[in-house]
Amino acid sequence: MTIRNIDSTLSLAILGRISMHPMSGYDVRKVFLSTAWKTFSSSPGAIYPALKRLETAGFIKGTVEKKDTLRPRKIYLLTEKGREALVEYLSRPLTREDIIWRLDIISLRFAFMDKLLEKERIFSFLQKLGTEIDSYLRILAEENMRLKKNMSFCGWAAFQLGVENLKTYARWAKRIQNELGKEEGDK
Amino acid sequence: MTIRNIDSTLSLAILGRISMHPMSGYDVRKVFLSTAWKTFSSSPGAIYPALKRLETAGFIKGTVEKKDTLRPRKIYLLTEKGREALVEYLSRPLTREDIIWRLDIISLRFAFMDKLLEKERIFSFLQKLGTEIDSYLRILAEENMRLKKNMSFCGWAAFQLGVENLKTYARWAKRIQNELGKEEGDK
DNA sequence: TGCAGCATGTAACCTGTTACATGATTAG
DNA sequence: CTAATCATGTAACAGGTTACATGCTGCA
Repeated sequence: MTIRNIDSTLSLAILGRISMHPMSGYDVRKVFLSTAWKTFSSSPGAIYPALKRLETAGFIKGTVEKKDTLRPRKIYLLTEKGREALVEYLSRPLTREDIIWRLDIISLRFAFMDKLLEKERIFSFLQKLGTEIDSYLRILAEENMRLKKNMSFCGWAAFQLGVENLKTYARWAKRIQNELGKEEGDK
Repeated sequence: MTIRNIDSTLSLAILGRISMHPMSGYDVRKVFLSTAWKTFSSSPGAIYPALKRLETAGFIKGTVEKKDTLRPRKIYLLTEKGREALVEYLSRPLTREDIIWRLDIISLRFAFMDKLLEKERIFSFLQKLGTEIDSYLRILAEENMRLKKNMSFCGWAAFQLGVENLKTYARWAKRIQNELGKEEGDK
């Protein structure tokens, strides 16, 4: 059983939003246009083709409202196959490559975990995030020492920003792990 | 006098690296493959076409070493036009859009400012970065209050990460402004 | 009546990914 | 001699951007 892949960050964001609540392409656009999800493209030329691909892959299913009108509103629902694909994607173990090339996707992945992964998995995701960042930071520290003298001030400062950024992610991971632990008592 | 634009993040990174030191396509690849600049694509299918576009635009000029061999080494130099284009690009006033959609480009822009912009401009870039982030953070805080109750735990946490990230940038900007001020005395 | 917002879509173009291709030089 | 590294490139494909296109609905 080969599940075709989620083919882009945008597709992941759309699929995730639909997993939270069924919605139309226009609804997705509104979210990406007017909320903190602004980072994603709200252009119809990106969203409608992405929805079509997700439907072709069998991850979502559109049902038409107002069939009579010329431009009916199509509401998309997550299918079982789509749920499986999302779970599989979110469960993938974090790698150093994720830290280097896809750091921005991490918070996106995390945002959808609530109803799709068990608490244990969410916890270990955060754990792995922390350790991966720490090990990469060690490599960067070595590189920093080697290059320090040849670097220009601005080059050095930009490097520092990258480091601070990673540290912020690591701090966040630890904090959220804590809060997740606390929640245990609530139930 | 219309200067054709730097057409992608990768082109900016390449042009910037060449502005620091003349180099061949292979040299660029090595930097993007093995240093903290790993975030950028080191694939030949991305770099060589980008170099060609930069040369066509007149921003860089390739001179061939070892003409006799079949695969000569081509060293690229920044042209005057290229320097102007870079200066123009780096001088562009930061906007909220830069904060929302191009946050990652900020450190890249900054890394090349040393030899291309006067200290005054570098300083005001950092200043603007701080104020833009602060004003966007206020909007996010409002949104946070409005949505807090309907949000899932993971959704809320992901949102928090975004906020922490922006705060890191703002802190960095203030710190570097300080250090830039201190440097004044050195000269 | 006219304008803003609802709602979906297509087409040209551009950049980056993946995979392939070529051949020289150097170290073991 | 052979493997790794130097060194440059192309071609098919995929996804996003920009701009265009269509027509409905509700409100002032």
